[in-house]
Amino acid sequence: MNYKRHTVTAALPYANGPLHIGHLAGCYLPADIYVRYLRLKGDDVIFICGSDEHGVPITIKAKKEGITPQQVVDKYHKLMGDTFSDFGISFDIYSRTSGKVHHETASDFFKTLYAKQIFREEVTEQYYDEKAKQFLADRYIVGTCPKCGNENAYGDQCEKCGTSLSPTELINPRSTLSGEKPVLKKTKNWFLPLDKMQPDIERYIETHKDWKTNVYGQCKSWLNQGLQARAMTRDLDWGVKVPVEGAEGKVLYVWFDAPIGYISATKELVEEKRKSNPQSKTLDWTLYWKDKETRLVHFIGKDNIVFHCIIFPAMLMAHGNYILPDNVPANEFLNLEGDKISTSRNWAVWLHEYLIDFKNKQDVLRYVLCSNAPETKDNDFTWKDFQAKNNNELVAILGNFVNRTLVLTEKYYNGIVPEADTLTNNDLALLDEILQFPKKISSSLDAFRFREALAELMNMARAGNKYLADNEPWKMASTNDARVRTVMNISLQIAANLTVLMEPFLPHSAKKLSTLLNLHNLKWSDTNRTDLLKPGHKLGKAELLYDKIEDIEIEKQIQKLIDSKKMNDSQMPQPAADAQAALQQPKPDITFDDFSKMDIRVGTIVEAERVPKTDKLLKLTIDTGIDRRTVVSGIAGFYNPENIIGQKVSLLVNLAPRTIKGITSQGMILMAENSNGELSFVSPTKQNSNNGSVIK
RNA sequence: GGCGAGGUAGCUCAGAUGGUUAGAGCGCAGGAUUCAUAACCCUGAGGUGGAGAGUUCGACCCUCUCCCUCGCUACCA
Repeated sequence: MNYKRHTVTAALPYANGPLHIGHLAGCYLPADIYVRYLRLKGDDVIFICGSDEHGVPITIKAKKEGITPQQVVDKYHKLMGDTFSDFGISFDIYSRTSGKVHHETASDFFKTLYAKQIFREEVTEQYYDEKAKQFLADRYIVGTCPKCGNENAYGDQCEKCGTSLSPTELINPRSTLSGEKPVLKKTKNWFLPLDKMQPDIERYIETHKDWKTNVYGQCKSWLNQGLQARAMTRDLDWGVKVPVEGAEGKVLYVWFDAPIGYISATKELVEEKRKSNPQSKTLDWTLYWKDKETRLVHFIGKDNIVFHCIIFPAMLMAHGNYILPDNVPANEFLNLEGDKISTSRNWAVWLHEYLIDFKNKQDVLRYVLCSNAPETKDNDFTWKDFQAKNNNELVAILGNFVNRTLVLTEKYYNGIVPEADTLTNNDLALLDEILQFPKKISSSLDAFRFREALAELMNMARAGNKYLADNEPWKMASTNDARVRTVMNISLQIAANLTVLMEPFLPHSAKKLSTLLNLHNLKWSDTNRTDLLKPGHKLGKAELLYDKIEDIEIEKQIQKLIDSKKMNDSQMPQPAADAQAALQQPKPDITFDDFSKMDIRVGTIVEAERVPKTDKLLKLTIDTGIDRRTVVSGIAGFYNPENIIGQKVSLLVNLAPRTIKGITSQGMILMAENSNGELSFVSPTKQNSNNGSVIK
């Protein structure tokens, strides 16, 4: 199908933290490359993004920091917008979901579905905090986990045992807002009946078998499991107000409102264009969302597949008149030095920090992240690889080719493009080869194969290097001017074509190269010729496109990560964590007799192994001084069995035995838990306590 | 446990519908060269294609079993 225009979106980043390399590699960089390529071809394209600013985690962060949700999102909206712009992510608009246009758009969208009676209304009982006068999101309720007895389980999940919970399952629930016991109160919510819509969604997915296997496969997986109706409203005061009667104190579910953010941002963009350009007066946003000749493409990370491939299309179908996503090229995840990127563990390369350490090297990161992008499977980013790709590819191949061409031209012809003499068969063959690259790169980009496209770009620079090496103009400088002029002319034409082809991937470098060549405003279609630089054209002064990165700079980055790791191991309490802990109320008083019923002893771990087919359990053999006994403990997420042999622990020895996974556990190891649910052994600080020593 | 995606050279990864000697870049070894940021260019070594079985004239690609990694989901303290 031939489309007249493209609406390209990049996932709205959630405004509760800064951006890291995973964001860029997974979503924003491929999207930007694709859009720049389309623009160079002269296609009508809009590139949409913005901050996702609603939802419970932002309200929690605000509470922890003692500021308003609006202050949280203002801070990160600014930071993320600046970061994108620094890295040359060329959004036509970077909007935000707390904006007025978005609230109206999302609200209208909901009203339309409501009027069409799409929603299923359900009254359920939810916890309500009478003191704070509001319904409590699952995350705002803590209580005792019915499964493991953890007294600080959240309403949606017990972080200790990992069980998914609903708030009503908690024993002794408490509100984290006031510490009060919440009461159950009836509340009405509106559900999108995905179960009923499943056949339509299936038909839609079936017409897109061309999607990437990871995307299509994930969709099939969801469909096979059967879709469930999802509540599209929440009892919360931060978000888009639900615009129907009887919905006071409710907002739209963040995943309902976020994708609508693409539409609101489009409206804003079109409005801007109309104001600034008289020719755009009649431009209408619906062109980009409701015209069958518009191609809608969503760039996202794999965590968003279900929302963009199933829920959002379902919303659009239910609304009617909208076009549906034609492709959703989701990437997998990027790891960092072999470990998962983690914000809470500070295991990340933060983009705003990168630009401080590697000033003006945004293209280097773009290059490395694209050439190693997680297109088909999770990939690993390492600093050594980053250095190697910079030094051996950008510097040695691309930068070097451009530099030697310019330096030679400067030396022989004072920086003026020489006229080619008779072309040899080899020259013609090379020119033919050069003209193949734009086609190869196009077809790779059309298929969202960005790594392949970038590799071809580098191959073109290689071909240039080889051409120079084969023809050795420096050997004939004084003997065969006609030949030297020809070789230099051809080399310069290659550089000129590179300027265009590299622009989507390396926009900053492309701009610099344009200046060096004194050649501007080229289009993709200009790459079908090899006479872009006319004889007599004056070039700019030769300058290096890229600098080598020394070992010491890389070691500094690696050290930074090692420090993060140390920090995590020592489990420094975070201020925010303390604030959270302070909210937990003390338990009711007990007597000394109650306490003395517990027999807590010092013990030593003498054997440890993982319990098969579980994520969290270790089977431990403990020397208690009295005996040796087996204890099953849920600490595998925090300790490796081989590292804890000989560890002194505190053990509740007279806890009634319990069989877990077929193993009889005799006792319970006491652990200190921080607010992130991370566990640490509690043991005597002096070595003078033998096994069996009583803890009292 | 169920589902999805993967497991290909030392490293990071490509390989349309099954068809002759399985590819690239980096790294490594040798050579050539000096215009260029000791860069470029050439040559070479390196793979029982996770393991095993099956279908086929023929399988990295299809089927089955098992092992490992990642994700979703379930269960578990």
